[in-house]
Amino acid sequence: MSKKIRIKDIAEMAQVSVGTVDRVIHNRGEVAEDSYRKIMAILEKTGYKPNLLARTLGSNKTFRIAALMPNPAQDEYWEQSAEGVKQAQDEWTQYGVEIHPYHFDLYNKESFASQAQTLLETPPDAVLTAPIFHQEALNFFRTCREQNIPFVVVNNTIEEGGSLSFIGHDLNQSGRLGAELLHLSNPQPGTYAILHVYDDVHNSLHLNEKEKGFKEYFAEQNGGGFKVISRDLNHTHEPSLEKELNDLLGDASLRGILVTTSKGAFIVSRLIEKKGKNGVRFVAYDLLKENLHYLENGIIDFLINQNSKRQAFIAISQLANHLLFKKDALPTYLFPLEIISRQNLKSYLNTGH
Amino acid sequence: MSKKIRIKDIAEMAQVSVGTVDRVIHNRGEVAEDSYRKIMAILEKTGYKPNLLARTLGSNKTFRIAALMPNPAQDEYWEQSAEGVKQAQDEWTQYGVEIHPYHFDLYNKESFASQAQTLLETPPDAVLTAPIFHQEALNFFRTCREQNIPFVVVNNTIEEGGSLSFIGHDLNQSGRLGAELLHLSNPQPGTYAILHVYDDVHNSLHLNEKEKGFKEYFAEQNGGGFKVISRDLNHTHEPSLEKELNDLLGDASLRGILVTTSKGAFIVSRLIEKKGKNGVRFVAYDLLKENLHYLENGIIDFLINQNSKRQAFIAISQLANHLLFKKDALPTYLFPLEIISRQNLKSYLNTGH
DNA sequence: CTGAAAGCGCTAACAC
DNA sequence: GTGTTAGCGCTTTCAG
Repeated sequence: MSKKIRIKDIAEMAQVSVGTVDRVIHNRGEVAEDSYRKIMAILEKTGYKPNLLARTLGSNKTFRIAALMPNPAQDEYWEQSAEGVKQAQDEWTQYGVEIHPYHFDLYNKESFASQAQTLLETPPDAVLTAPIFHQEALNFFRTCREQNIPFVVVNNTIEEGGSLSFIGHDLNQSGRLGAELLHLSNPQPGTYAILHVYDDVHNSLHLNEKEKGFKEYFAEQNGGGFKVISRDLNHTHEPSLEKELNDLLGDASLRGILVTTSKGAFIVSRLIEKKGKNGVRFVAYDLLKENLHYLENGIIDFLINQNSKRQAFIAISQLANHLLFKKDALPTYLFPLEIISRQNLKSYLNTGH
Repeated sequence: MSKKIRIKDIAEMAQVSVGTVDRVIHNRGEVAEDSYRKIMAILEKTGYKPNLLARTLGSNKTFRIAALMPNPAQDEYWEQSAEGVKQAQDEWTQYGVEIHPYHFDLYNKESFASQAQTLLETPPDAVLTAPIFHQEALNFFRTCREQNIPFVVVNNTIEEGGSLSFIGHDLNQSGRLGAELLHLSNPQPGTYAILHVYDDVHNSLHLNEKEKGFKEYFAEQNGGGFKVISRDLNHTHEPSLEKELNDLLGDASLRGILVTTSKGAFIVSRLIEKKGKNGVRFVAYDLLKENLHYLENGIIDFLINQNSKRQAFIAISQLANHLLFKKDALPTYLFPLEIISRQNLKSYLNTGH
């Protein structure tokens, strides 16, 4: 195990000065082909690792990261996300990283665009965002690329990349998992439903992936006898929504329901509570207060945790590592699909850590 | 927000030198009552926070952490744990933290004691261990306390503490979770079994907790009709073991089995594979190769992941933070109880992160 | 008791 | 192209 080896050591070995070594380490050019090779070789052989403390202390820089995220006041999911940003802030300020949050209205594309605009006026060194609005995100990313501002995205991908990294879940797999949980806990042939309950504005791409996974799972079960239905519902049309759900829950062949949106989970939970829970299994997403309540009292059987808090935290950390230490982020950072039940719930909560 | 304020600033304000300020910050004494007060006041008022980077860089110390753990070659679980130690090493060597592994024989108390002994000969600055052997661990901890060596434990607690931190799981809850998974996926009244398959040597305390949780869960299910049985089996007595298991699996009222040890999981898996899987549910622990195989082919229904790798990693990190940055560790750091199924397995594997 | 000064490992500006 | 050097903020030694 090579003991702490310093730039100075490398320099001596290569018979050059620390300045030169530093130049090749940072690819700053201005180095003779000859010395370059020599130094590189030694770097390799010795397995040199820079002392990051000294590095950040020495380069007395401070970095700005802008976080363009939905208004946390509008939605608990995004509130948790904001906590992740804050947590990252605590962790990274000591290294000279500033984090500047910009909030947009979750139901208003224009607000995304305008916040993106103002954010760019004092250009940050890097950007984190949740690209909820497709077209607007695309525009934003284009400018970022033009201005050479690295960015990472959380929550959902956008095909046309350019992002340093995507942090989130394999949504297809997520849909499969939902299917499996319903199926394993209620394996008789019958009907399994996947429900998307929207607001007026929504990004369906996100949810389509889950639906595909859900259907694939059942298609793959041999034996068959599984009917899969999917419903897209707009929760602003209260009456028709309620009717549709009542019909669904009334179906005697119904075995399980997966609801992909938090609004939807609340509505379906309340309905089931009113009608009384029968054998139908119910799986939903995320550790939101209302979901926890319905998990605890048995209305919801399992939750799949998407951990928006940690997504945000990791995203910032990737950016910080990129800026400070030139560590490059993984292009896609997929989270484990966490299954939450009544019995392991506590172990996921009260985590000071 | 007070901008970064340095020792030098404090010194100027107090009309003294940085040396004096440093002395009061570290309570090193040798400071006139007068200056002391003055400096303290300024420290308070300005809310001075030291730059930890500079701190650890400046005090050019190097710390030794000893990791007294089971021999990784004996067991895949502990192999993963060792990887966690190695990972922590990569992370912390750059900060001047050395990690020295000491391996003991998983089936031999004396080897624990003797390794503990040799470890103490070059006293480390801190210690990590898995207190598998009760009495021996107690002795070891006593010496650590006497010599003022902070230590953290993973895997299982030992009542009489003194440890900086315990990193692991709530074992009672873990047993409950096992029960729940069996129950939810096979809810008819009937028999549920919890099995401990030991080697000659074992620490039953550890598993007792799980068993208690398992039983409590079913006791709390209203409706009742659940019979819970538990078996302690010694896998060195092959024939009697096989007979006992066959009897168990032959019981038509059997609904589910939870096996608490890895050896046990393998044995039961093979047996079920031979007899053919019927409706009986089977839950085991940890992402070990053989378990993964049986999960994938449907013999095992769920795994509960104890993540020994991460336990070790976190443990070292707590120690390092304690030594380097004087951050104090949480007295108990409980991990989430991760449920692994066929559909979310992949999302827990191939994690470069 | 106190101040001055030499590091810690790395960066970056500036000569040559 | 390359070497030198002055920091970064803090610790620690050593005169006085």
